Amino acid sequence: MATSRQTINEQLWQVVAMIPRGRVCTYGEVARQAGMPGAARRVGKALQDLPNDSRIPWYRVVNSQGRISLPESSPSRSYQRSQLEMEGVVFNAANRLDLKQYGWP
DNA sequence: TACTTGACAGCAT
DNA sequence: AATGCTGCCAAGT
Repeated sequence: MATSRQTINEQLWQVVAMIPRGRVCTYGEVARQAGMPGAARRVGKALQDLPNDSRIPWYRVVNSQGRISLPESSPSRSYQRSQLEMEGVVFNAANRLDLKQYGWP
């Protein structure tokens, strides 16, 4: 039978949980490390499915441009940025962070 | 069932 | 650097 969505989520969450403090990972990279290359969009779904009280550092996941993918209308967007800045991540004037510097691996 | 949307990414222009 | 198009695929309508 096909792998359940719950199992897929848990595999992706496990990868996100390994991102070190002060570092970030792209959606595509999380998918690759979880053994699901090309499943970047599933990572977004998995993070949406996270319970509000989860301890998983979902805010360490950004897109391949080094930008936050949450819509401007989302309150979580500012939370994500402040959490990253709190860990030392610096955003430039274009609201982007340097993946060469903060990317993991 | 058909069509649209989106917390993506890669390539072309 | 910025835009646009394509592949992707689960979820919503």
